[in-house]
Amino acid sequence: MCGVSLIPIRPGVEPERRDAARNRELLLRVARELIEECGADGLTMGALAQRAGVGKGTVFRRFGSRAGLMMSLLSDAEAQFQGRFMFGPPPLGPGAPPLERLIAFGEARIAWVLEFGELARAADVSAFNRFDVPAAVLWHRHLEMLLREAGVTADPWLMATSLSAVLEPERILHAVREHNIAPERLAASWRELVSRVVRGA
Amino acid sequence: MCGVSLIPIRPGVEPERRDAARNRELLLRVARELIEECGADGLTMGALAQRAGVGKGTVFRRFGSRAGLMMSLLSDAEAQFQGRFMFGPPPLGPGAPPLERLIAFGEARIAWVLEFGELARAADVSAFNRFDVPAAVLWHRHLEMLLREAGVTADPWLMATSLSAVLEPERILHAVREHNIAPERLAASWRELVSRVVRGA
DNA sequence: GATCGAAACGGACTGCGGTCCGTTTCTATT
DNA sequence: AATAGAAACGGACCGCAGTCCGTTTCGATC
Repeated sequence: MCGVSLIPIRPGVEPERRDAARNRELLLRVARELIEECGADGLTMGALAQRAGVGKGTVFRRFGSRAGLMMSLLSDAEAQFQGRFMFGPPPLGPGAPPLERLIAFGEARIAWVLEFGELARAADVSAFNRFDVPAAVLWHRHLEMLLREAGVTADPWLMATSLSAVLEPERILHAVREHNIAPERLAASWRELVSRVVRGA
Repeated sequence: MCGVSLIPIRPGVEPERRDAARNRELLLRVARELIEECGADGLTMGALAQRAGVGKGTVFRRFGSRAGLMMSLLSDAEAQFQGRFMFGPPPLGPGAPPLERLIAFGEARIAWVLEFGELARAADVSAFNRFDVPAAVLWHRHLEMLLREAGVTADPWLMATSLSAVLEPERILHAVREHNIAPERLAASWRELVSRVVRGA
Protein backbone atom coordinates (compact mmCIF):
# COMPACT_ATOMS: atom_id res chain seq x y z
CA MET A 1 0.00 0.00 0.00
CA CYS A 2 2.69 2.44 0.99
CA GLY A 3 4.62 1.35 -2.10
CA VAL A 4 7.68 0.26 -0.17
CA SER A 5 8.85 -3.21 -1.11
CA LEU A 6 9.31 -5.60 1.78
CA ILE A 7 12.70 -6.61 0.52
CA PRO A 8 14.91 -3.54 0.46
CA ILE A 9 16.51 -2.92 -2.89
CA ARG A 10 20.04 -1.63 -2.80
CA PRO A 11 20.16 1.76 -4.47
CA GLY A 12 21.28 1.62 -8.08
CA VAL A 13 20.65 -2.10 -8.37
CA GLU A 14 17.66 -2.61 -10.62
CA PRO A 15 15.87 -5.87 -10.08
CA GLU A 16 16.36 -8.19 -13.04
CA ARG A 17 13.72 -10.57 -14.23
CA ARG A 18 14.57 -14.17 -13.49
CA ASP A 19 14.91 -15.24 -17.12
CA ALA A 20 17.11 -12.25 -17.80
CA ALA A 21 19.42 -13.09 -14.92
CA ARG A 22 19.57 -16.71 -16.02
CA ASN A 23 20.54 -15.68 -19.53
CA ARG A 24 23.20 -13.29 -18.29
CA GLU A 25 24.95 -16.07 -16.38
CA LEU A 26 24.53 -18.49 -19.26
CA LEU A 27 26.00 -16.03 -21.74
CA LEU A 28 28.96 -15.17 -19.54
CA ARG A 29 29.69 -18.85 -19.08
CA VAL A 30 29.49 -19.64 -22.78
CA ALA A 31 31.54 -16.54 -23.62
CA ARG A 32 34.33 -17.76 -21.38
CA GLU A 33 34.22 -21.16 -23.08
CA LEU A 34 34.39 -19.57 -26.50
CA ILE A 35 37.32 -17.36 -25.53
CA GLU A 36 39.10 -20.39 -24.17
CA GLU A 37 38.72 -21.98 -27.58
CA CYS A 38 39.19 -19.10 -30.01
CA GLY A 39 40.74 -16.27 -28.05
CA ALA A 40 39.04 -12.99 -27.26
CA ASP A 41 39.47 -11.67 -30.79
CA GLY A 42 37.85 -14.81 -32.17
CA LEU A 43 34.64 -14.43 -30.23
CA THR A 44 31.72 -13.23 -32.32
CA MET A 45 28.41 -12.14 -30.92
CA GLY A 46 26.55 -14.36 -33.38
CA ALA A 47 28.47 -17.44 -32.40
CA LEU A 48 27.90 -16.65 -28.75
CA ALA A 49 24.17 -16.32 -29.27
CA GLN A 50 23.95 -19.52 -31.28
CA ARG A 51 26.03 -21.58 -28.88
CA ALA A 52 24.03 -20.28 -25.93
CA GLY A 53 20.80 -21.05 -27.78
CA VAL A 54 19.44 -17.52 -27.59
CA GLY A 55 18.79 -14.82 -30.15
CA LYS A 56 21.34 -12.19 -31.01
CA GLY A 57 19.02 -9.50 -29.73
CA THR A 58 19.23 -11.03 -26.28
CA VAL A 59 22.99 -10.83 -26.22
CA PHE A 60 22.97 -7.18 -27.21
CA ARG A 61 20.20 -6.26 -24.79
CA ARG A 62 22.21 -7.76 -21.93
CA PHE A 63 25.60 -6.26 -22.73
CA GLY A 64 24.92 -3.43 -25.14
CA SER A 65 27.90 -4.18 -27.33
CA ARG A 66 30.83 -6.47 -27.78
CA ALA A 67 32.96 -4.13 -25.68
CA GLY A 68 30.30 -4.22 -22.97
CA LEU A 69 30.40 -8.00 -22.91
CA MET A 70 34.16 -7.96 -22.55
CA MET A 71 33.89 -5.49 -19.70
CA SER A 72 31.44 -7.74 -17.93
CA LEU A 73 33.87 -10.61 -18.32
CA LEU A 74 36.61 -8.42 -16.88
CA SER A 75 34.65 -7.04 -14.01
CA ASP A 76 35.83 -9.64 -11.52
CA ALA A 77 39.48 -9.15 -12.34
CA GLU A 78 38.99 -5.42 -12.31
CA ALA A 79 37.19 -5.32 -8.99
CA GLN A 80 39.92 -7.42 -7.47
CA PHE A 81 42.62 -5.12 -8.81
CA GLN A 82 40.77 -2.09 -7.53
CA GLY A 83 40.39 -3.66 -4.14
CA ARG A 84 44.09 -4.30 -3.97
CA PHE A 85 45.25 -0.77 -4.65
CA MET A 86 42.52 0.91 -2.66
CA PHE A 87 42.23 -1.28 0.41
CA GLY A 88 44.93 -3.93 0.18
CA PRO A 89 48.25 -4.17 1.97
CA PRO A 90 51.08 -1.74 1.21
CA PRO A 91 52.97 -0.86 -0.85
CA LEU A 92 50.11 -1.19 -3.34
CA GLY A 93 47.46 -0.31 -0.82
CA PRO A 94 47.45 2.60 1.64
CA GLY A 95 50.23 2.90 4.20
CA ALA A 96 53.35 3.19 2.07
CA PRO A 97 54.97 6.43 0.88
CA PRO A 98 53.38 7.74 -2.32
CA LEU A 99 56.35 7.08 -4.59
CA GLU A 100 56.42 3.46 -3.51
CA ARG A 101 52.71 3.20 -4.09
CA LEU A 102 53.09 4.68 -7.56
CA ILE A 103 55.79 2.17 -8.38
CA ALA A 104 53.73 -0.68 -7.01
CA PHE A 105 50.68 0.48 -8.96
CA GLY A 106 52.52 0.35 -12.26
CA GLU A 107 54.08 -2.98 -11.51
CA ALA A 108 50.75 -4.47 -10.51
CA ARG A 109 49.07 -3.02 -13.55
CA ILE A 110 51.72 -4.41 -15.88
CA ALA A 111 51.26 -7.84 -14.37
CA TRP A 112 47.49 -7.46 -14.67
CA VAL A 113 47.74 -6.50 -18.32
CA LEU A 114 49.87 -9.52 -19.07
CA GLU A 115 47.19 -11.71 -17.56
CA PHE A 116 43.98 -10.06 -18.74
CA GLY A 117 45.25 -7.75 -21.43
CA GLU A 118 43.74 -9.54 -24.39
CA LEU A 119 40.31 -9.18 -22.86
CA ALA A 120 41.03 -5.59 -21.89
CA ARG A 121 42.00 -4.78 -25.45
CA ALA A 122 38.80 -6.32 -26.76
CA ALA A 123 36.86 -4.23 -24.26
CA ASP A 124 38.66 -1.05 -25.30
CA VAL A 125 38.43 -1.21 -29.02
CA SER A 126 37.06 1.88 -30.63
CA ALA A 127 35.04 3.96 -28.24
CA PHE A 128 36.05 7.53 -27.93
CA ASN A 129 34.88 7.36 -24.34
CA ARG A 130 37.11 4.53 -23.27
CA PHE A 131 38.90 6.93 -20.93
CA ASP A 132 35.66 7.66 -19.13
CA VAL A 133 34.65 4.15 -18.12
CA PRO A 134 34.43 3.92 -14.34
CA ALA A 135 37.54 1.78 -13.96
CA ALA A 136 39.71 4.15 -15.99
CA VAL A 137 38.41 7.14 -14.06
CA LEU A 138 39.23 5.40 -10.82
CA TRP A 139 42.82 4.60 -11.81
CA HIS A 140 43.26 8.13 -12.99
CA ARG A 141 42.05 9.57 -9.72
CA HIS A 142 44.26 7.20 -7.81
CA LEU A 143 47.35 8.24 -9.75
CA GLU A 144 46.46 11.89 -9.39
CA MET A 145 46.07 11.54 -5.65
CA LEU A 146 49.39 9.77 -5.26
CA LEU A 147 51.11 12.42 -7.34
CA ARG A 148 49.68 15.15 -5.11
CA GLU A 149 50.74 13.30 -2.00
CA ALA A 150 54.19 12.97 -3.48
CA GLY A 151 54.36 16.73 -3.81
CA VAL A 152 53.86 17.01 -7.54
CA THR A 153 52.17 20.37 -7.92
CA ALA A 154 52.53 20.82 -11.66
CA ASP A 155 49.16 19.84 -13.11
CA PRO A 156 48.72 16.46 -11.41
CA TRP A 157 45.61 15.79 -13.43
CA LEU A 158 47.44 15.84 -16.75
CA MET A 159 50.45 14.10 -15.27
CA ALA A 160 48.17 11.28 -14.19
CA THR A 161 46.78 11.21 -17.73
CA SER A 162 50.28 10.79 -19.09
CA LEU A 163 51.10 8.02 -16.67
CA SER A 164 47.86 6.26 -17.57
CA ALA A 165 48.84 6.42 -21.21
CA VAL A 166 52.07 4.61 -20.42
CA LEU A 167 50.16 1.72 -18.88
CA GLU A 168 47.68 1.14 -21.72
CA PRO A 169 47.22 -2.55 -22.49
CA GLU A 170 47.72 -2.09 -26.20
CA ARG A 171 51.22 -0.69 -25.89
CA ILE A 172 52.32 -3.03 -23.14
CA LEU A 173 51.17 -6.11 -25.02
CA HIS A 174 52.78 -4.84 -28.18
CA ALA A 175 56.12 -4.31 -26.46
CA VAL A 176 56.05 -7.77 -24.90
CA ARG A 177 54.73 -9.70 -27.87
CA GLU A 178 56.30 -7.95 -30.86
CA HIS A 179 59.51 -6.70 -29.32
CA ASN A 180 60.16 -9.40 -26.73
CA ILE A 181 60.46 -6.93 -23.91
CA ALA A 182 60.62 -8.76 -20.59
CA PRO A 183 57.98 -7.71 -18.05
CA GLU A 184 60.69 -6.90 -15.52
CA ARG A 185 62.16 -4.46 -17.99
CA LEU A 186 58.79 -2.75 -18.33
CA ALA A 187 58.53 -2.54 -14.58
CA ALA A 188 62.04 -1.12 -14.28
CA SER A 189 61.29 1.53 -16.85
CA TRP A 190 58.09 2.48 -15.06
CA ARG A 191 59.98 2.75 -11.78
CA GLU A 192 62.52 5.00 -13.45
CA LEU A 193 59.81 7.17 -14.97
CA VAL A 194 57.73 7.80 -11.88
CA SER A 195 60.82 8.31 -9.76
CA ARG A 196 61.96 11.09 -12.04
CA VAL A 197 58.53 12.63 -12.24
CA VAL A 198 58.21 12.68 -8.48
CA ARG A 199 61.79 13.64 -7.60
CA GLY A 200 61.65 16.60 -9.92
CA ALA A 201 58.80 17.98 -7.84
CA MET B 1 68.33 -7.10 -75.07
CA CYS B 2 70.48 -6.56 -72.07
CA GLY B 3 67.25 -6.15 -70.07
CA VAL B 4 68.09 -2.72 -68.74
CA SER B 5 65.32 -0.20 -69.26
CA LEU B 6 66.34 2.98 -71.02
CA ILE B 7 64.55 5.13 -68.49
CA PRO B 8 66.07 4.45 -65.09
CA ILE B 9 63.55 3.52 -62.47
CA ARG B 10 64.18 4.92 -59.03
CA PRO B 11 64.70 2.05 -56.62
CA GLY B 12 61.64 1.22 -54.55
CA VAL B 13 59.30 3.20 -56.77
CA GLU B 14 57.24 0.75 -58.77
CA PRO B 15 55.85 2.20 -61.95
CA GLU B 16 52.09 2.56 -61.74
CA ARG B 17 49.88 2.06 -64.73
CA ARG B 18 48.37 5.29 -65.96
CA ASP B 19 44.76 4.38 -65.16
CA ALA B 20 45.81 3.29 -61.69
CA ALA B 21 47.55 6.59 -61.03
CA ARG B 22 44.55 8.50 -62.32
CA ASN B 23 42.24 6.59 -60.04
CA ARG B 24 44.50 7.15 -57.04
CA GLU B 25 44.34 10.90 -57.50
CA LEU B 26 40.62 10.79 -58.17
CA LEU B 27 39.95 8.77 -55.05
CA LEU B 28 42.07 10.98 -52.82
CA ARG B 29 40.29 14.04 -54.16
CA VAL B 30 36.83 12.57 -53.61
CA ALA B 31 37.83 11.28 -50.19
CA ARG B 32 38.82 14.79 -49.12
CA GLU B 33 35.47 16.09 -50.35
CA LEU B 34 33.61 13.43 -48.45
CA ILE B 35 35.52 14.12 -45.26
CA GLU B 36 34.79 17.80 -45.65
CA GLU B 37 31.10 16.91 -45.71
CA CYS B 38 30.77 14.07 -43.23
CA GLY B 39 33.93 14.07 -41.15
CA ALA B 40 36.56 11.36 -41.20
CA ASP B 41 34.44 8.97 -39.18
CA GLY B 42 31.56 9.42 -41.60
CA LEU B 43 33.54 8.33 -44.65
CA THR B 44 32.66 4.84 -45.84
CA MET B 45 34.58 2.94 -48.46
CA GLY B 46 31.40 2.13 -50.34
CA ALA B 47 30.32 5.75 -50.56
CA LEU B 48 33.78 6.72 -51.71
CA ALA B 49 33.73 4.14 -54.48
CA GLN B 50 30.26 5.11 -55.61
CA ARG B 51 30.91 8.83 -55.60
CA ALA B 52 34.16 8.34 -57.49
CA GLY B 53 32.37 6.09 -59.96
CA VAL B 54 34.64 3.09 -59.47
CA GLY B 55 34.17 -0.34 -57.95
CA LYS B 56 34.84 -1.03 -54.31
CA GLY B 57 37.57 -3.45 -55.29
CA THR B 58 39.49 -0.60 -56.86
CA VAL B 59 39.45 1.42 -53.68
CA PHE B 60 40.75 -1.48 -51.66
CA ARG B 61 43.41 -2.42 -54.20
CA ARG B 62 44.76 1.13 -54.10
CA PHE B 63 44.80 1.64 -50.36
CA GLY B 64 44.51 -1.80 -48.84
CA SER B 65 42.12 -0.75 -46.12
CA ARG B 66 40.29 2.18 -44.68
CA ALA B 67 43.25 2.89 -42.42
CA GLY B 68 45.54 2.81 -45.44
CA LEU B 69 43.40 5.38 -47.20
CA MET B 70 43.54 7.66 -44.18
CA MET B 71 47.30 7.28 -44.05
CA SER B 72 47.57 8.28 -47.68
CA LEU B 73 45.49 11.35 -46.94
CA LEU B 74 47.79 12.15 -44.06
CA SER B 75 51.03 11.55 -45.85
CA ASP B 76 51.56 15.15 -46.86
CA ALA B 77 51.01 16.47 -43.38
CA GLU B 78 53.15 13.70 -42.00
CA ALA B 79 56.02 14.23 -44.40
CA GLN B 80 56.00 17.91 -43.61
CA PHE B 81 56.08 17.24 -39.89
CA GLN B 82 58.92 14.78 -40.31
CA GLY B 83 60.85 17.26 -42.38
CA ARG B 84 60.49 19.86 -39.69
CA PHE B 85 61.86 17.82 -36.82
CA MET B 86 64.56 16.12 -38.86
CA PHE B 87 65.88 18.89 -41.07
CA GLY B 88 64.07 22.09 -40.06
CA PRO B 89 65.28 24.98 -37.97
CA PRO B 90 65.94 24.59 -34.23
CA PRO B 91 64.69 24.08 -31.65
CA LEU B 92 62.53 21.48 -33.43
CA GLY B 93 65.22 20.61 -35.93
CA PRO B 94 68.88 19.86 -35.26
CA GLY B 95 71.06 22.46 -33.60
CA ALA B 96 69.37 23.00 -30.25
CA PRO B 97 70.15 21.17 -27.00
CA PRO B 98 68.32 17.85 -26.74
CA LEU B 99 65.97 18.87 -23.93
CA GLU B 100 64.80 21.84 -25.93
CA ARG B 101 64.30 19.65 -28.94
CA LEU B 102 62.28 17.19 -26.89
CA ILE B 103 60.09 19.99 -25.64
CA ALA B 104 59.66 21.40 -29.12
CA PHE B 105 58.84 17.96 -30.50
CA GLY B 106 55.99 17.48 -28.07
CA GLU B 107 54.64 20.95 -28.61
CA ALA B 108 54.74 20.55 -32.37
CA ARG B 109 53.12 17.17 -32.16
CA ILE B 110 50.32 18.45 -29.97
CA ALA B 111 49.63 21.22 -32.45
CA TRP B 112 49.75 18.71 -35.27
CA VAL B 113 47.28 16.42 -33.52
CA LEU B 114 44.87 19.26 -33.00
CA GLU B 115 44.96 19.94 -36.73
CA PHE B 116 45.05 16.45 -38.22
CA GLY B 117 44.09 14.33 -35.28
CA GLU B 118 40.71 13.20 -36.50
CA LEU B 119 42.31 11.78 -39.61
CA ALA B 120 45.13 10.29 -37.57
CA ARG B 121 42.62 8.55 -35.33
CA ALA B 122 40.82 7.11 -38.32
CA ALA B 123 44.15 5.85 -39.62
CA ASP B 124 45.02 4.28 -36.29
CA VAL B 125 41.87 2.46 -35.45
CA SER B 126 42.34 -1.18 -34.69
CA ALA B 127 45.55 -2.58 -36.05
CA PHE B 128 47.78 -4.24 -33.55
CA ASN B 129 50.70 -3.04 -35.63
CA ARG B 130 49.90 0.65 -35.50
CA PHE B 131 53.10 1.17 -33.55
CA ASP B 132 55.12 -0.27 -36.39
CA VAL B 133 54.01 2.00 -39.21
CA PRO B 134 56.98 3.88 -40.63
CA ALA B 135 55.97 7.25 -39.23
CA ALA B 136 55.55 5.91 -35.70
CA VAL B 137 58.87 4.11 -35.88
CA LEU B 138 60.53 7.32 -37.00
CA TRP B 139 59.11 9.39 -34.15
CA HIS B 140 60.11 6.70 -31.72
CA ARG B 141 63.68 6.64 -32.99
CA HIS B 142 63.83 10.40 -32.89
CA LEU B 143 62.71 10.51 -29.27
CA GLU B 144 65.10 7.74 -28.34
CA MET B 145 68.00 9.58 -29.94
CA LEU B 146 67.19 12.82 -28.17
CA LEU B 147 66.92 11.01 -24.85
CA ARG B 148 70.34 9.46 -25.36
CA GLU B 149 71.82 12.79 -26.30
CA ALA B 150 70.30 14.26 -23.19
CA GLY B 151 72.15 11.68 -21.14
CA VAL B 152 69.25 9.40 -20.31
CA THR B 153 70.90 6.03 -19.96
CA ALA B 154 68.05 4.13 -18.34
CA ASP B 155 66.44 2.16 -21.17
CA PRO B 156 65.94 5.00 -23.65
CA TRP B 157 64.01 2.69 -25.96
CA LEU B 158 61.24 2.08 -23.43
CA MET B 159 61.36 5.66 -22.24
CA ALA B 160 60.75 6.78 -25.81
CA THR B 161 57.85 4.34 -25.94
CA SER B 162 56.35 5.93 -22.85
CA LEU B 163 56.75 9.42 -24.23
CA SER B 164 55.14 8.33 -27.49
CA ALA B 165 52.19 7.01 -25.53
CA VAL B 166 51.69 10.42 -23.97
CA LEU B 167 51.40 12.02 -27.40
CA GLU B 168 48.83 9.64 -28.89
CA PRO B 169 46.12 11.46 -30.82
CA GLU B 170 43.31 9.64 -29.08
CA ARG B 171 44.22 10.84 -25.61
CA ILE B 172 45.11 14.36 -26.65
CA LEU B 173 41.87 14.84 -28.52
CA HIS B 174 39.92 13.37 -25.66
CA ALA B 175 41.52 15.74 -23.17
CA VAL B 176 40.84 18.75 -25.36
CA ARG B 177 37.35 17.86 -26.50
CA GLU B 178 35.83 16.14 -23.49
CA HIS B 179 37.68 17.87 -20.68
CA ASN B 180 38.24 21.29 -22.23
CA ILE B 181 41.96 21.17 -21.60
CA ALA B 182 43.65 24.09 -23.34
CA PRO B 183 46.42 23.14 -25.76
CA GLU B 184 48.88 25.35 -23.89
CA ARG B 185 48.16 23.37 -20.78
CA LEU B 186 48.98 20.16 -22.62
CA ALA B 187 52.21 21.70 -23.84
CA ALA B 188 53.13 22.87 -20.35
CA SER B 189 52.54 19.42 -18.93
CA TRP B 190 54.67 17.86 -21.64
CA ARG B 191 57.47 20.32 -20.90
CA GLU B 192 57.26 19.44 -17.24
CA LEU B 193 57.32 15.73 -17.97
CA VAL B 194 60.31 15.62 -20.31
CA SER B 195 62.24 18.07 -18.13
CA ARG B 196 61.88 15.76 -15.18
CA VAL B 197 62.72 12.70 -17.18
CA VAL B 198 65.87 14.29 -18.54
CA ARG B 199 66.99 16.10 -15.39
CA GLY B 200 66.73 12.94 -13.37
CA ALA B 201 69.33 11.42 -15.65
C1' DG C 1 -6.12 -19.27 -11.12
C1' DA C 2 -7.23 -15.52 -14.42
C1' DT C 3 -5.65 -11.12 -16.17
C1' DC C 4 -2.69 -7.68 -17.99
C1' DG C 5 1.09 -4.52 -18.68
C1' DA C 6 5.89 -4.54 -18.78
C1' DA C 7 9.95 -6.66 -19.85
C1' DA C 8 12.60 -10.05 -22.34
C1' DC C 9 12.96 -12.70 -26.42
C1' DG C 10 14.44 -14.10 -31.27
C1' DG C 11 15.94 -13.68 -35.65
C1' DA C 12 15.40 -11.17 -39.94
C1' DC C 13 17.47 -7.00 -41.41
C1' DT C 14 20.87 -3.11 -42.25
C1' DG C 15 25.34 -1.15 -43.13
C1' DC C 16 30.03 -1.65 -43.06
C1' DG C 17 34.86 -3.38 -44.05
C1' DG C 18 37.00 -6.48 -46.74
C1' DT C 19 37.58 -10.46 -50.40
C1' DC C 20 37.17 -12.91 -54.83
C1' DC C 21 37.20 -13.74 -59.43
C1' DG C 22 35.60 -13.28 -64.15
C1' DT C 23 36.14 -9.23 -67.35
C1' DT C 24 38.30 -5.19 -69.27
C1' DT C 25 42.15 -2.11 -70.15
C1' DC C 26 46.75 -0.94 -70.60
C1' DT C 27 51.47 -1.21 -72.50
C1' DA C 28 55.63 -3.50 -74.12
C1' DT C 29 56.95 -6.02 -78.05
C1' DT C 30 57.09 -7.27 -82.82
C1' DA D 1 48.64 -2.34 -86.32
C1' DA D 2 48.35 -6.73 -84.11
C1' DT D 3 49.14 -9.35 -80.06
C1' DA D 4 49.80 -11.22 -75.62
C1' DG D 5 50.15 -11.17 -70.90
C1' DA D 6 50.20 -8.48 -66.91
C1' DA D 7 47.77 -5.34 -64.24
C1' DA D 8 43.62 -2.97 -62.99
C1' DC D 9 38.71 -3.12 -62.81
C1' DG D 10 33.89 -3.87 -60.86
C1' DG D 11 30.51 -5.49 -58.17
C1' DA D 12 28.58 -9.68 -56.18
C1' DC D 13 29.67 -11.75 -52.09
C1' DC D 14 31.03 -12.79 -47.04
C1' DG D 15 31.17 -12.22 -42.01
C1' DC D 16 30.43 -9.23 -38.42
C1' DA D 17 28.40 -5.63 -35.14
C1' DG D 18 24.43 -3.67 -34.11
C1' DT D 19 19.04 -2.56 -34.77
C1' DC D 20 14.06 -3.36 -35.05
C1' DC D 21 9.79 -5.11 -34.11
C1' DG D 22 6.29 -8.66 -33.78
C1' DT D 23 5.91 -12.52 -30.33
C1' DT D 24 6.47 -14.77 -25.92
C1' DT D 25 7.27 -14.95 -21.02
C1' DC D 26 7.21 -13.17 -16.50
C1' DG D 27 5.24 -11.73 -12.20
C1' DA D 28 2.37 -8.40 -9.74
C1' DT D 29 -2.50 -7.81 -8.85
C1' DC D 30 -7.14 -9.09 -8.16
